[in-house]
Amino acid sequence: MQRVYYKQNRIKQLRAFCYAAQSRSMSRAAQQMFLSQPSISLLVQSLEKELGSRLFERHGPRIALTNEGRNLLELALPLVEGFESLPEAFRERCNNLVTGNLNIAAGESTTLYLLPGFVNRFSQLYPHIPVTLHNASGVDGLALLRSGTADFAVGPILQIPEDILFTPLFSYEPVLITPLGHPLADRERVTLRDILPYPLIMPPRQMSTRGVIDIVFQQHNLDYTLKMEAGGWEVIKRYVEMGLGISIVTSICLTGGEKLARISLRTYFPGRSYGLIQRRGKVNSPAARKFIELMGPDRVTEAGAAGPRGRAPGRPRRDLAARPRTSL
DNA sequence: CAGGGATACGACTACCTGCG
DNA sequence: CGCAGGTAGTCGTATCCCTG
Repeated sequence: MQRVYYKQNRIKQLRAFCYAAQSRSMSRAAQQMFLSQPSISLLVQSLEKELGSRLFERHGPRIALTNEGRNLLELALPLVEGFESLPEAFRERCNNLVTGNLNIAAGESTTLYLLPGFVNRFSQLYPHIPVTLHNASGVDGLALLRSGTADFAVGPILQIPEDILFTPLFSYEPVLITPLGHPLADRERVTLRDILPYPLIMPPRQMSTRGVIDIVFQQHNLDYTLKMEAGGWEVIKRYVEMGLGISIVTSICLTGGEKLARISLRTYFPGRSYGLIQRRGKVNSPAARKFIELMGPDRVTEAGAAGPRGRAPGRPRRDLAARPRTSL
């Protein structure tokens, strides 16, 4: 008769299952749990046997979650993460102290313009907690989130996958920037046609912002003059300040210290929402919860149960949109 | 053929039970 | 109560087997 393994060791079964599901490999799950591959295989099999469901489809060396497996992962992941963060949560409750470390995934503009104030405040409040900013946006940022390397991500998001929760926090508007004294500098409003006589300094073509600008001009059957391409908002602002051209940027990069005139182009270009990007159902570490609290005091709830929006002081405008907007 | 999951089997350990 | 033997659970190694 076949032996029944791992009786009454549900959390171990679930850890093995979650690690295997996340890494799509029993061997890697074994490394994470400091066990051998057969042990993980047996743990998963015992779980399948007890639940009476196949959790993985096995194709030789490849494993993939079944529908039942995906359902179980949604249920099990918060339990496993909650179990693993128990010591930190316990210390926090006993001593009212936040411990651990904080990993945030964010793109360059978010790291440069949006996060510094929050990171500074966090470091003052919790100087003993090391903060790591992972320079990763888009799919790279999501990968860090899914692997658990990042506690959460901050930034805009183009399409929101099913397993991801996006909470918009700040919105930024498209802005025309010109050197001081430029013929357009004193205008309250400008049309796309007004821009045409002046050459533009633009981000490279692969940047999403550039794509949007090109599309909008095309939609109006207009052709702008390209003066130069430059990577990075700081570089573009510098060259506009020098009088080499004008540019269209997202207001996130304007800190107020620039010697530039700025005119809103909201009429023509979409705004951009920056917000909190979390994995659905993830239990945040105490440190992550505290940072999210700083970004929006009413957002301390776990992913999947975000509360109502508030308004915070400071330069970035709180996003007033009720629904997550797919930004461009 | 290589990589990786599945299986067989044995070692180790904890716990239970019976006996002195 | 303490010890010895039995039993069950866990995990490792070796090896098989399947798929790309």
